[in-house]
Amino acid sequence: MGRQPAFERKDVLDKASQVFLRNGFQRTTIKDITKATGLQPGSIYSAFENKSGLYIEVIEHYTKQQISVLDACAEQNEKSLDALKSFFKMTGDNIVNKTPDAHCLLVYGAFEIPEDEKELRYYVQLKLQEIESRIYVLLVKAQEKNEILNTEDPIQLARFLMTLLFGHRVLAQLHASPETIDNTIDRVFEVLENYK
Amino acid sequence: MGRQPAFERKDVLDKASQVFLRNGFQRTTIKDITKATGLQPGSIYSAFENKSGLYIEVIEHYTKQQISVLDACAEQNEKSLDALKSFFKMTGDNIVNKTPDAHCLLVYGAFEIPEDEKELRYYVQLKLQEIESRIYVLLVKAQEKNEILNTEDPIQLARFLMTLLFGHRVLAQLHASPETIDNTIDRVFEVLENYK
DNA sequence: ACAATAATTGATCGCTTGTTCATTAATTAT
DNA sequence: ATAATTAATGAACAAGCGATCAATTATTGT
Repeated sequence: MGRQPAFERKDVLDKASQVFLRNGFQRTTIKDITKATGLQPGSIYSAFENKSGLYIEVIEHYTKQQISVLDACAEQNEKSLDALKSFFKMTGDNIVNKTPDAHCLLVYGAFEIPEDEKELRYYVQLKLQEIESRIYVLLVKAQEKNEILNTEDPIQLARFLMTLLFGHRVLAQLHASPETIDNTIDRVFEVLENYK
Repeated sequence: MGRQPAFERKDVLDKASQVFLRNGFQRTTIKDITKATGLQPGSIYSAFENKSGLYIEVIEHYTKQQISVLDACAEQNEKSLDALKSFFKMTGDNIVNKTPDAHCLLVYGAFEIPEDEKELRYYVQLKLQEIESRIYVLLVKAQEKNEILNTEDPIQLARFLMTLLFGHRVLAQLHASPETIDNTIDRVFEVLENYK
């Protein structure tokens, strides 16, 4: 009973995500969200409680998308190692071509979110761990299929790959040259090949 | 002629640096600087023009310190490769022990500084390049002394090491576990050893 | 048709921010 | 001593922020 919402929740999350991705959490104002979504402040607050609440949902939405990209890589590649490579290659291309996906909402958030926003910080860490665990699974599979040495601890290897991803996100923020990005991505592959 | 300043400029930069390092550029208010330095708003503005002007000088001050750390590593180690290793080890220890130096003002700035603050963004990139060029010099020396293969392009190698450093700064923001930091630092060394 | 319920509106609020500036204090030259 | 010059003070300002809420509009059940 009662009036029906005039917006698709996912639509709002998509548009808000783009704004947060470009300007980060702090510098994004409710007015920005208002412009991007067409919603009025009151609607936003009744639907998401407050700015932090909206951000948390955006993060969940964003992470689902990122993980679906990783899953797609896993499906399209016979070898798990190739799946990982193609994922890294894709993020590299995004950075080189300066698409919106050159930046990562979660890494951005790690720097930006105020220390006292405990819940937000927790969510950012949680979602990064979800991505890391997918990478971990692929590494374990790669070991099972003898694509890489099983003398390496896949947990630590996954964290190392995440660290490299983090570094690339910083390069994206610095508008590093395409050559730098390409070369650095290639070296990640070298690292992976090194464990063959 | 006229009244003399009641503060040491370097003193102010030191204290402001600590505040910026903890809270970043955006979340640091003039009030914070006021508390940390003991100066009144008017004094700050007459000495540094505005918040951005203060930040630029802080960045220069900070970078000088960081470079002097790198130079110290170069002096204390016979081999250039060992100098690099000890530098990475130091930053790793800072992150593990959560000292103020666990964070990097420049990497922080890369994420935080608004897109329209062109001058600030320029300075951040410039100062990161200064650090990179010091690493480059050490790599060239290492090649001359046959510590590492001279088939590798030292420019690209320096950028790769910077990328790894960037990744570690993100780990610092995420309060990653000591094991993660240690393990990831160790793998950086493995990468370096790999070019022997 | 009417009442009940829920969503939308957008002006408005309280607060914080970076910045200013008239005033006061200290130093130096004559 | 006096005037000239420069630094320090800190209340005050305009602008922008996240958030609110009474009024309005739309939908649904009876």
